Amino acid sequence: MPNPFENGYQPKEIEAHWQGYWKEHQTFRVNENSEKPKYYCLEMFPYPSGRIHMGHVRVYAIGDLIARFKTMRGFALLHPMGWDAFGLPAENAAIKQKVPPAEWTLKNIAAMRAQLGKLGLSYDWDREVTTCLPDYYRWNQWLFIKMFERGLAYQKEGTVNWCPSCETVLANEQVIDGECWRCSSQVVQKRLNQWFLKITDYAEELLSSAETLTGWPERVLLMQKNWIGKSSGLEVHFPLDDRPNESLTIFTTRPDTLLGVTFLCIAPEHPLLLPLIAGKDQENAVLSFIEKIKQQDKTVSTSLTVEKEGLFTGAYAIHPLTHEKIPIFTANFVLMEYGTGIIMAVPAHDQRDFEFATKYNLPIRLVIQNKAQSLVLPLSEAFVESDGVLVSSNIFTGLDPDAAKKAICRYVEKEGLGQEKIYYRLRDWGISRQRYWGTPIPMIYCETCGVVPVPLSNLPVLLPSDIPFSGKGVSPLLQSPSFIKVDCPKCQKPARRETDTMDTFFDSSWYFLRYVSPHETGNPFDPNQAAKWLPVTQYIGGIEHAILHLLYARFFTKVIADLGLTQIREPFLNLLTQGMVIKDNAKMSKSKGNVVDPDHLINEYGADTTRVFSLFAAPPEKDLVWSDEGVQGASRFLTRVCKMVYEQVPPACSSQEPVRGEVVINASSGTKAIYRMTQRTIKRVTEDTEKFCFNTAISGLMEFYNFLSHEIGNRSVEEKDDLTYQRVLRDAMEKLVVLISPFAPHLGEALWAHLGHLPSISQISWPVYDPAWTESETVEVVVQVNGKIKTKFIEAAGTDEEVLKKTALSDPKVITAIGNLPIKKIFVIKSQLINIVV
RNA sequence: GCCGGAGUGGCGGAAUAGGCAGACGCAAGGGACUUAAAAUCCCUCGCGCUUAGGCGCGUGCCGGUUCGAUUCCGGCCUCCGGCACCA
Repeated sequence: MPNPFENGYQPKEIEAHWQGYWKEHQTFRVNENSEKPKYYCLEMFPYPSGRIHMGHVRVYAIGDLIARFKTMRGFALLHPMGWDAFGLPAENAAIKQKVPPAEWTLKNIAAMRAQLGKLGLSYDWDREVTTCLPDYYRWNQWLFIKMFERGLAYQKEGTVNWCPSCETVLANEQVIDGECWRCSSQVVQKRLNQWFLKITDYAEELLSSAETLTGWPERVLLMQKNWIGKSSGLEVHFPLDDRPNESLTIFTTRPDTLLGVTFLCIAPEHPLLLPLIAGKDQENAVLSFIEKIKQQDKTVSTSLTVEKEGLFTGAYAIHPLTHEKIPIFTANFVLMEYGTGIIMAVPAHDQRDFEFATKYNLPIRLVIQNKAQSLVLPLSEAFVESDGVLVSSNIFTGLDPDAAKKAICRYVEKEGLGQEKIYYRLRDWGISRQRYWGTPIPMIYCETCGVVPVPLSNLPVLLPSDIPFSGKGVSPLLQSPSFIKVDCPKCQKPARRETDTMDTFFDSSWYFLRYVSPHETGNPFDPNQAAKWLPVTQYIGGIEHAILHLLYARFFTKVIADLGLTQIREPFLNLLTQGMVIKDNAKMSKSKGNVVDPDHLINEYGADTTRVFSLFAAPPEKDLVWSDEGVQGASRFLTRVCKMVYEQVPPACSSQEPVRGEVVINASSGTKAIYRMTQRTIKRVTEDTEKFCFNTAISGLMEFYNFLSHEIGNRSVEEKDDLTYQRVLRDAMEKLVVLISPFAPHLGEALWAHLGHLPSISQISWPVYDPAWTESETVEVVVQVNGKIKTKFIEAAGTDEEVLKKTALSDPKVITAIGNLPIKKIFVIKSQLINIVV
């Protein structure tokens, strides 16, 4: 075992030694038979890009601290690691470097596993999960077929987001400001036949059960809530004027404005538009308008800044309440994908309708008057608020809008003119990708039998390796005849395989379940083990997954529960979203050229220093500003602790009795102070770490070190001979080492061994403090006159209020400040402050 | 536009059931040790004035509640994030 301070603090040697020890002794292997309460600590698994970056260091340092802390606090830990190993970069590498994606990926995994090893992370590597291996992705296929059987996976032709650079489809969640989330290319719209997962079936539950996620950051829940976008309203049928048996159905969230309708608008791509214009004078004009809108880029045409335009269709509808003739328009601002694709336009009370009506000179009818009764036509903008009173609204006149909503809904439903309805903004999740390096979608197209799933017993559908990677043209799997050709499982006639692969977010939507039994062969996971470990107690990852991964994982968890494999309906009990690593005012990234290489840091300062710095520099959920000097500060701290424990630790005492309050009760005040400080530090570090305030926990450790170092420095030789002092000081140092160990685990082990204990420090119990000794013996009392500080004095803790008052009033500075003004009142805050009001 | 979050020294950040603003660290300045440098150790460190005892100001801005406000309330400003023609 290396001597931790023979030649100064030598992190390299210490760390290599203890990493070897942990590996050899399987220190972090999950104990399946433990009676302790379970704790599942999970960090989002990385994409194996080849090298770890500071963002990885940060998230894994946080996760590892929590795992080690919770282990010492008496929990049985599941703390696994794996690889989100499918994805486009592997394919790009194949095109550029002519390396097969599998080879490239597995090489990267090996390199990154070694890097994580050098950080000393406490994973059970026996549970490693790699999504690109058949023993994992076969269960993607299995889950897909189960979803297909339940109608949760279905095919539809539709307009999809297409990234021309990645040459693949993107989910709505993967389009950021009209750009590809991965490569920032402009996304275009394309019509394709695609596989979708029916996440919308779970919209309501995703919304309502989010309320139970009290361990999640509020803002993540809010983002998901907005993304799901529930709105309740009313559908109303408007019969056509020339075909009274047919009608157009609109959706509105403002039924109170139903009497203010002056026209209807239908989306240009709506299938009902063509029969509407057939044979009308306007037919040709409308057709060319439809063509024009089709040509437009969707992300541009749906932007708010585009001017509203539209056209009269020549057709009229009949208002179901007033029986007036209402002209029907088609307009670019009406979305086909939301609601019924047809809206009722109320220009007086909707800004978009107002702009349209103003532009085309359409009538505006005021049906809600504001509180001040000050609205008069013509309006300068729509009155959209919901406080006021209904006017010109037939039998509903005089009601306030809220009451009117209810009354009109009731009336419409009773008369059979429509029904109340809820719509969601959330769309189904398109998972087809025209790429190679992903899970093959296990479907077969047969001319006789149609779309047939691969029988479960034939899984996995393996990715073929006879693919030329040109980087051009069609889906790579189309170029593998051996893959495409298959016999129909039903009729045995020649058929053709689906050549699209799955979105890699499919892989990561359930990997946390695979960890509970990663070698299971009969099921995606062992339901008994899942029942034992799930839900994940603490999940840690970046805020960038607030919607994408976290929503998909919640959806999968509900589907898997409905398949009867688990009882849980939410996967992650507590969520910590850590901030980014920033340097020179920008997120660290290769493209910005501001990266700090973790390998270099570990070589230069050691893993412990790197970890302590990243935990100390900022609270976990905030961005961390990189500072080279800050790393040196962390290094200095660990060096000092190492030096002190190595050089100053008193010899072990023969007494077996642990150091408790009774031991120090008659000791010198200095010895008592050390004991008090030890108790106080245990309390502080425990509480701060529980609250995930790692930066202040480390501050507490630093203060403890500073205190001990001064104590030792100020002690005379005779005092150092005192046996109680030695016992208490040794106990303090032992506690310091134990408390520091989850933050700087290698140093913890080294010093623990130096103190004469057997490894591993990671397996010992977290210290408990004595509450009677966490408070200081004396307190400093602040004296204010009229809220301004005049003086301070030291008093024994718990001194009587009257005594405090007397002491304060007899202070010369206070007497001067009061002068001969009469005292009105004296506020005394126990053991803290006295405020004399004159 | 709508919905969130945040504004504290030169910097990262502490402190809020209302009670000493700036813990801890970094940087900076001074000193000790050293032939010298690095490392290490000690001291100073919000701003302004000062007769060296103090005095005034200070947590984005303006107001309010209070003996007392970084903390609570009202109104603004700025920055960051999410959504965005969702009817």
